Amino acid sequence: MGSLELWEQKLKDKGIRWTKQRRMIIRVLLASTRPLSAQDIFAKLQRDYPKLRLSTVYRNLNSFKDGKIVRSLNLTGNEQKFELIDGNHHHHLICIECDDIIPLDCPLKDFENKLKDDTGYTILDHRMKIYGLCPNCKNY
Amino acid sequence: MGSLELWEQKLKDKGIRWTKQRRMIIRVLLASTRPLSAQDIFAKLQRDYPKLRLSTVYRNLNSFKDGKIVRSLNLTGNEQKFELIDGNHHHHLICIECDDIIPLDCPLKDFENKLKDDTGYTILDHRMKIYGLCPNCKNY
DNA sequence: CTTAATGCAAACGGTTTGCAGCCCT
DNA sequence: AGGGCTGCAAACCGTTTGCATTAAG
Repeated sequence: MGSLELWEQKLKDKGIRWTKQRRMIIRVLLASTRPLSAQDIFAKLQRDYPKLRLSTVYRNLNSFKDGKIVRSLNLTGNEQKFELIDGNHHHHLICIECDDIIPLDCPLKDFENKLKDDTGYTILDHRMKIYGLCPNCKNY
Repeated sequence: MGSLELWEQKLKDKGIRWTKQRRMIIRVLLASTRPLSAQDIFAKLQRDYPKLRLSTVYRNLNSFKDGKIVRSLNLTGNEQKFELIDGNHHHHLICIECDDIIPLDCPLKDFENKLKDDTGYTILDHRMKIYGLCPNCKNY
């Protein structure tokens, strides 16, 4: 069973219908090594399917978010970027010149435990972004 | 020398003029224990100075950002929040129910050093946000 | 067949911009 | 006095919404 079918099942399990548009969006996210904006996804699909609307992309990404199928991130600028939730918790290292993005393992488990004790908060989630210059961009 | 004068000097040192509007904005930021949106700042000032425009607030916050006087954060929703840069590097713990915000010490120095070695990146900055439920909100 | 999802157009909210006049330095 | 800063209005851009139609289950 290919991984597209895996995601189809995940959606169906949550009662989210498996439409052509949703299949296309998942396919684009699967094919990408980095988080994508709604506009990125729309741009990639528009040529093959001109009737697709940006609002459909947004609506679906939001359904996916509600169903914990994707997660949204504010990496650069004001726009949200989306990535599939594959169970592998990680963060991002972003080159501020070329926008390259490297996924990073999470170093925060111990910190979160300590935080829970110190503050009395129930810790639910966190986001971390590291900004820098990649080896290419720093040499010029 | 009160701390408002301190910020006045910082701005003047960078060639940013010390106008009435800027003084008001800095004052509001100084008085707040948590990051504020442009709209928050605007709302607090509008009553005393009805001629103030939201665009002026934005323009100034952006000048301040360029001059490394303030930093902007995406803590909740789509809007940016701003805080003065007082040299004390920290992060935020945010209650997703009541929007309470607690500043946190940064646990990432060692991680950044390791990252530099592992990836070849020059590390410039980072952002971390922890989401949870504060002691009040979790009991209901 | 029923109801959720889509296409389409229009609105929305945060943020930016162009321009004439104002006021820091 | 000169050039940056402001008030004001309008544009901009990412995102959401209302509604009639289409398609998934």
